[in-house]
Amino acid sequence: MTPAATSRQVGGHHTAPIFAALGDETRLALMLRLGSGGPHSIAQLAAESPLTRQAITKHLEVLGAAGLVRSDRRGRERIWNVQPDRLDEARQFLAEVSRQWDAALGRLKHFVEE
Amino acid sequence: MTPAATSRQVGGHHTAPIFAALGDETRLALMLRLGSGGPHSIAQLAAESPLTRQAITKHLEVLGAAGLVRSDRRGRERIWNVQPDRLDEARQFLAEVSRQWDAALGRLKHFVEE
DNA sequence: ATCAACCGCAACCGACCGGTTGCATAACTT
DNA sequence: AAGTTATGCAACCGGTCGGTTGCGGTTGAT
Repeated sequence: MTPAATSRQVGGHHTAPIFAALGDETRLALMLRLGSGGPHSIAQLAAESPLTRQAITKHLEVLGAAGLVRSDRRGRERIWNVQPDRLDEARQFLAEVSRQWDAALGRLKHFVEE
Repeated sequence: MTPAATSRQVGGHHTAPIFAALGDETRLALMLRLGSGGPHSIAQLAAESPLTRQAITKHLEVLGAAGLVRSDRRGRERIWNVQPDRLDEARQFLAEVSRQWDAALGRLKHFVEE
């Protein structure tokens, strides 16, 4: 299997946006907040942050564009909640890399011993 | 357990740089390349990329700063290889969020049924 | 001793990012 | 109907990011 085929198999290349979305402290905190506390509105999330509501909105939209989070309208507020599928996708990538790494080290060891 | 305590427990807050480092297509490809193909020099990696050697160097240093990768000098070349510990750290974060999410949904369901 | 290969350092550039402010709109509440 | 609450939209700003070019320094090969 070629490396290109491997990278196509594991997460295509839409995996990077997922990691990019998680690569920000504020956004990580939002994920933990939504994960542990269940669904929240924008105002609720902004109330517990030093940042502005609009900043929180932008961060949520970044997470949403990566598919990590979804929003439902409820009256005049917008409720955000976690979408766990994409988390698994990211986890599969990490698992795949470390698995490949172990295999590569095994081949190297084998090669040295021959 | 407070959300603050939770986020302190899971990956402190040095987890974000790990995800940020993985949030780039080129860097993801480098991880897959190093993972599947074993250690490589900068020139080797740059040879299979449309980018410049210096661009590859910068990307490797970003990955290195996040602890995802390490370099050893061998003669006049610099060999890079994967450091699997940090991968596990990132994976723990993802597992924790989805676990919390399931728990939160469970509590909501329970609350509705009462 | 020369020459080529591999690398490090630095400056530069356009584009994107995180965050803010200001104003407008829609939905409850009283 | 008036006031308040929750949000959307747009412009703006400094800083970081991804990438390049140019040059100098080591290490290895001939």
